[in-house]
Amino acid sequence: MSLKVMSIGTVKELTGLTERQIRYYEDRQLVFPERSNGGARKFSFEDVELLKEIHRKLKDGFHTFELRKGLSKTYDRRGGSARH
Amino acid sequence: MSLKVMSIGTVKELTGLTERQIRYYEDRQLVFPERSNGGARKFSFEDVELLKEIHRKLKDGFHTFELRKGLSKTYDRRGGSARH
DNA sequence: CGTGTAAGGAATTCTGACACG
DNA sequence: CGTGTAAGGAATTCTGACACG
Repeated sequence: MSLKVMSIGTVKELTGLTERQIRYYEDRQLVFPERSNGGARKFSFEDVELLKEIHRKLKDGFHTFELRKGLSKTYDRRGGSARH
Repeated sequence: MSLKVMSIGTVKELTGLTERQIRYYEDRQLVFPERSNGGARKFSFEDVELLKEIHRKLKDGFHTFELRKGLSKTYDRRGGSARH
């Protein structure tokens, strides 16, 4: 589902990341949540997978600016074929 | 997805229902959202479909207590067969 | 019965900043 | 660079109640 429906608190639980990390990844242009009228971020399930992938890459030594090009095509996660 | 991830505000947008209606349907035991630590309701996409179905049935003249048994098997929604 | 609303409180989320390194 | 935190404000959601019918 690519529908942006969950708030950062839910994403925090699903990903294990902190709000700080999630917001930072958005700041770095790696995820693009929508906003509610009040300004609250809304994420999709795809975003959740993407965020987990981002964090994994960062732990592997990558930097946010390196992930910006090509990661959005790679959040395959379940199969082997990255197809990038 | 049966993962309970969205708050009532999002459900309100997706269903077109008011918070009052959504809470009432829960009170009537027709939907079973989870709760966040703070007590906020969390709904799944399935719940969203169910809520829409509930509201449709009510408009058709059914009462909440009548829907309690058998609706969860009927949220067909896309086909025409009402099957009541 | 199903739904609207005003009421007050509690939890959530937001931004910008200082910090470390 | 990536992340932690304290700070104050704004938006969200909660419950119980009164209302109509």
